[in-house]
Amino acid sequence: MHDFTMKINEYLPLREVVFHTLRDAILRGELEPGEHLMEVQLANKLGVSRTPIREAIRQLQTEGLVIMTPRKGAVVAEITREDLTDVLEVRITLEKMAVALACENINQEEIARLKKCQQELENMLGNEKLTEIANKDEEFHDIIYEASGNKRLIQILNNLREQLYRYRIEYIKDEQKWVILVEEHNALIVAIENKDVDEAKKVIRKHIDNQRQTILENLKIN
Amino acid sequence: MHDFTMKINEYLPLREVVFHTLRDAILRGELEPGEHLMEVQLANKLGVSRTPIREAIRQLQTEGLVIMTPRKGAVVAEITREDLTDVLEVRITLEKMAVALACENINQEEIARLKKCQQELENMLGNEKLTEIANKDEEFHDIIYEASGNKRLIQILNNLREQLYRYRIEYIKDEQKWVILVEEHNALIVAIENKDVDEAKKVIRKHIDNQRQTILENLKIN
DNA sequence: CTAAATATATATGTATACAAAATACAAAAT
DNA sequence: ATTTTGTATTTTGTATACATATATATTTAG
Repeated sequence: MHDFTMKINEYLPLREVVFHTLRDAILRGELEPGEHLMEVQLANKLGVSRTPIREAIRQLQTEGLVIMTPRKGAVVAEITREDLTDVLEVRITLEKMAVALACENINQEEIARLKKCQQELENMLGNEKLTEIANKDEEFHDIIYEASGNKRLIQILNNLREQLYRYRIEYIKDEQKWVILVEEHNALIVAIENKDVDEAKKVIRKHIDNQRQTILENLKIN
Repeated sequence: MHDFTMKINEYLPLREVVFHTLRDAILRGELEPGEHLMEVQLANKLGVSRTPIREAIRQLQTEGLVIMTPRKGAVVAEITREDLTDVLEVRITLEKMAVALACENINQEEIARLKKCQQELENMLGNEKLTEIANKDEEFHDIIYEASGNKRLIQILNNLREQLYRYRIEYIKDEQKWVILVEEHNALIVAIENKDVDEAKKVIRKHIDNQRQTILENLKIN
C-alpha cells in the first residue's frame, strides 16, 4: 500500500521562506552587520509583497539577528565582543545544566544515538566538508539537550546557538583541535553514561570554553 | 524654561499597544488558555486593522503566550504543570548565575539601591496592595540582574519572569511567608556584599524554590 | 562658503482588498 | 444512525493602497 501521508504538510507560509532566506543571508554575511533592511527592496528582490517581509523581519528581531527601531526600520545586528562574551557565558551555564539533567534522565536508546553520532563525526573528520562536520557536532549536542527533558532549556539553548551560528565553522577549521574535540565528546559520553554529574559538567565547561576561545580569537569585531 | 524633551518619544506603534493589551488580557485570564485569537474580531474590538493585530500576535508567540499554527491561527497557550516546572528549573539556574556575577561586579551604588529597595519592601508589607508589593519584589531582583552585568542573562531572566507573571501574586498572598521573604532578601544582600558566592547561590536557590512550591501548590492546572 | 530652511523622495505604519484554505453545517448516501 | 460530500462561511495569507514620518537633496539666508 502506498504512503499517502508523505506529501502532506508540504506547505510553508511565505513569511517562513522569507525568514529562512534572510536568516541565511545574514549568517553567510551577504547581509552585513549594520546594513539596512528595506522592505520594498527585499520584497522586489524576493518577488513577494511587503507583508511576509515585515513578518520575517520581526521574527529575525526576536532571534536577535536584526535590531528594529520604530519608524526607522531594521538593521542587521552588529555582534560586539561584549555580546558574544555574554552569550557564551550564559551558554556555559545552561549547557552544564543540560548535561546534569541528561545524566539523570538519559535512556539507553539516547545513549546509543549519542555513540552513533559520535562515531559518524569521527569518520567525517578529514573526509567531509566543514559545514557537514559542524552539523554533526550540533547534532551531538542536540541529543544531550533532548535527553535533559527540559523543553524550555532546549528552546533557549537552540536560540543561543543561533547567535553563534556565524562562527560555528571557525573552531572546526583548525585540524589540530579535532583530536581534542573527539576526546571531549568521548569523555562526555562516559561521564553521562556513568551518571557522573560533576565530571560531565567539568567536561562540557572545558568543551565550550575551547569554542569560546576559538571564536573570540577569530573575531574581527570590536 | 520649558522641558521640550518631555513629550519626545511618546509615540508607540499600534502593534505595541495591541501587544500589551492582549498580553494583559491573557495574564489577567480574560483571554483563557485554549481560546482562539481571531484577527478580525480583535481588530473590531480594539478599533484597529488586522495588520497591527497580526504583528502583536506574533510577538505574543515569541513570548510563549500564544501558539500559532499556519492557516489555523493562534490560541492562548495552555500552561501545563510540566511547562512551569521546566521554566522554574531554568530560572533557578540562571538566578544562581546572576547572583554569582553580582557578587563579582556589584558596586556601592547598586548595593545602596538594593538596601533602599529592601527597606521600601518591608515598609509596604501589610500597608500596600499585593500587586505593589509584587512589583517591589521584582524591582529587588531586577537590581541584582543589572548588577550581574550580563545583558543576555538579563534579557532571558526577564522573559522567564514574563511566563510566571500570572502567578506572581500567589506567593505574596500568604502573610506568613512575608517574614521568610524578608529574611531571604536580607541574607542575599549580606552574601552579595561579602562577595560570598556559594552562600548567595544557596540563598537564591531557596528563595526561588519557595516561590516554586507556592506556585505549584496554587496551580489549578494539569 | 556654511548653515539653516524647505522641498522632494523614500521608508515605514496602518488599513483594506482579494485569494485560498479551514471550518461548520446541512443534505445525501450508505 | 452514521458517514460522506457539497456548500456556505469564516479565517488566515498575501498584495496593495494610502497616510505619515524620516532621510535626502536643494535652495536660500547669513
